[in-house]
Amino acid sequence: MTARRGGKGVTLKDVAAHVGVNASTVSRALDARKAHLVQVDTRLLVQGAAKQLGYRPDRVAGALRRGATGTAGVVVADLANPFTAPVIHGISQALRPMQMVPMVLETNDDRSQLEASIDHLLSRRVDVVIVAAARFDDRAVLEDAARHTPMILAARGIPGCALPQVLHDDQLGGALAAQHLLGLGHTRLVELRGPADIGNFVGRHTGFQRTCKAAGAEVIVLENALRPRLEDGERLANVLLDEHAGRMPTALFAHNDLLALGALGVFRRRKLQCPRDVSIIGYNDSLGIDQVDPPLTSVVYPGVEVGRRAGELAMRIAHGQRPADSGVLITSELRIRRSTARPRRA
Amino acid sequence: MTARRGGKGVTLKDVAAHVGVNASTVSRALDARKAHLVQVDTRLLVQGAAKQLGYRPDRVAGALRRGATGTAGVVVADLANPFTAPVIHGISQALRPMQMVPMVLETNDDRSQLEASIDHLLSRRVDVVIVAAARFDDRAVLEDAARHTPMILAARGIPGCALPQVLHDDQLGGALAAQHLLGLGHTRLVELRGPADIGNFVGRHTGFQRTCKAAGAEVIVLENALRPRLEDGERLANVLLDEHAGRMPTALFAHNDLLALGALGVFRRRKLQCPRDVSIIGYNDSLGIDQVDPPLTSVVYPGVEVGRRAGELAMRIAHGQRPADSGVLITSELRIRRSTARPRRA
DNA sequence: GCCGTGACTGCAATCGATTGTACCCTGCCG
DNA sequence: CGGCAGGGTACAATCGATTGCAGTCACGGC
Repeated sequence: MTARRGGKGVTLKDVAAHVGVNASTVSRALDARKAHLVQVDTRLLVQGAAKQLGYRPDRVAGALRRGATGTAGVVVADLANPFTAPVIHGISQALRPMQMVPMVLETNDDRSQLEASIDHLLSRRVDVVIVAAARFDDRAVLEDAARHTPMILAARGIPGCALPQVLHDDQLGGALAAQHLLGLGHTRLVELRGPADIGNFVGRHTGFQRTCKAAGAEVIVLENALRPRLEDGERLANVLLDEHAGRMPTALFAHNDLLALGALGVFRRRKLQCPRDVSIIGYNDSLGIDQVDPPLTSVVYPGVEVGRRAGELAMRIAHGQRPADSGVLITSELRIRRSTARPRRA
Repeated sequence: MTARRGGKGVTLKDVAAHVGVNASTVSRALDARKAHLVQVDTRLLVQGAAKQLGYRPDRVAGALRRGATGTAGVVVADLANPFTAPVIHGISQALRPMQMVPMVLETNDDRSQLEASIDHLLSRRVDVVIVAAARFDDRAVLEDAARHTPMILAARGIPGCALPQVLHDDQLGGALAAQHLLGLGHTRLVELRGPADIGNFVGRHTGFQRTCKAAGAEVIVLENALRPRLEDGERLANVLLDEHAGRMPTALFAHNDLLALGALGVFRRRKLQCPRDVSIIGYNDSLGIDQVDPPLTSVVYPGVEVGRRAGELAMRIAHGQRPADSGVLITSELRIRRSTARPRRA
């Protein structure tokens, strides 16, 4: 049956006719902030009729008139990436009490898809946009779009960007990893680095390098141009073993857990034991990462927290406040497990 | 500056005034399906002016007039669950070419949140709703809501429900697990079961039980009332060891990988080796599950595929087709790794 | 030279909710 | 008893795009 165009769709006018008042009265009677303007018994009559007829306000029409849609745009790079879901989850938590709903779009780290996504969102008049897919060279595009609709950056930052940013402190994370390894006595390290145009990886790199430099340790850096996945970890580990065999580092810091897992697998296949021959630290503290062999030491990425804070900031902005509070850095910690140990001979 | 209310917001009328034509002409000139109705040079003029002025159609207004918003509602139980993200990713893939955007809402498996979510979506006049959070007793609510807006079920089914359903064949999955274990020679098995009001778990249970029964094997069933997490696996494994010590099964089938991992950890701590003392099969083939010790045998859950098919069906429905094709079952496979082996003495 | 035809374009209604303003009516004060 | 205050409603405009209908104009055929 599904009477779509058919006849369904109870409007204000229908309710009004049923009670015998004007639509404007119904509108007021059903709006908590205006309900005091209508007589108590009329209000009850209206509310009763509304419920009885199954009236459901059309927020599209409402949005057109008042200018606010009660929706927030959320732009992420890749939903399939386990790192993404917690952020959206956090955002979602922050939106729910405000009765806002998120529109979620993916960019696949592609500029034109980013632009298309933003275009969609602005066309649909979202009240605010949360971008969690920013790359450095997207800055102009984003700042430009922000002239039309309030916009914030989450999870992935752009240094010096004018938009408010809610980020995890990647630099701290990198430093924590370095401190841990240096503290164990490692002096030759390798870093498996993510793309250099994504803030998180740059932060991790900076924090790690700075701390290692300060301690006078030797660091090999292997970089991965694309979003790092398991296979990339494998590839880089093979590169490492093939090209640096003579001076194998005793510890590895990977910019995410997938890289770490990939490397771990290659090491195992090529007869290097972790942590005996090489210590490994990952990043994100992904679900289940404590169940691998050996349980992986990893820097916690507080995705839910990042999302929640970003969502809260977005809500404040959408409701008119423009906080000078133009950025939040969320701290983190290292979860030490069994993949890291002292090097065999200091 | 962010001139929001200020003055920004180029409308059809602005473009029309700039060119010196009527708004309706602009509307037609910019609509590919109507562009032939306007003279070529006017059209070019309009298109030029639109670009120059930075006109962006207001799809809220458009939606009000034509009745279609170009949005799809997506209702999931829990974004933080690693099982969820791939489904949304798949849906998103199907929506993109149709220029539709998803509104994603979470229910936390709570009835009132499900109702609230649907209410939000219908109020915002989504063109179609994809529910991936259905529990058996939500049937009435969902069928009722479907009288207002087309709706389909994805990932989680309800037997006998009138709505189209796009599901993974959980029964097959359960059967595959059973066949594998029986084939290895196991005759005493245990099943760690998920909640009985969620279709997936019922399907897995049915498939597993039926196959085991047919082979005359003995099966202990331990059930978990809530969404199964790691801790539940641990709890159930302890129950198993404490209460069935005399007749320990030699193989375990868990309804998801988290349950399996939890059990695995407990077994290890209590000195049972996998797969020597007990074989373990998980479900979902979660990311990284092949890196644990031992790499876990698991039934693949094709989440992206499920999402994609659901999205495609939803698109067809949103565009007016009402396919008798009232259901899709997506097949799957078992990924055999090293957590399953022959029992020690047959 | 008249009228028909067809190609463009303008007019105005419409989608449904919201809201400023105008209006009515009751009750009270002077 | 006139008038004023103010509570309670109705009216109508508005948000921006879409679209059926009507009107204009040019051209061609008879």
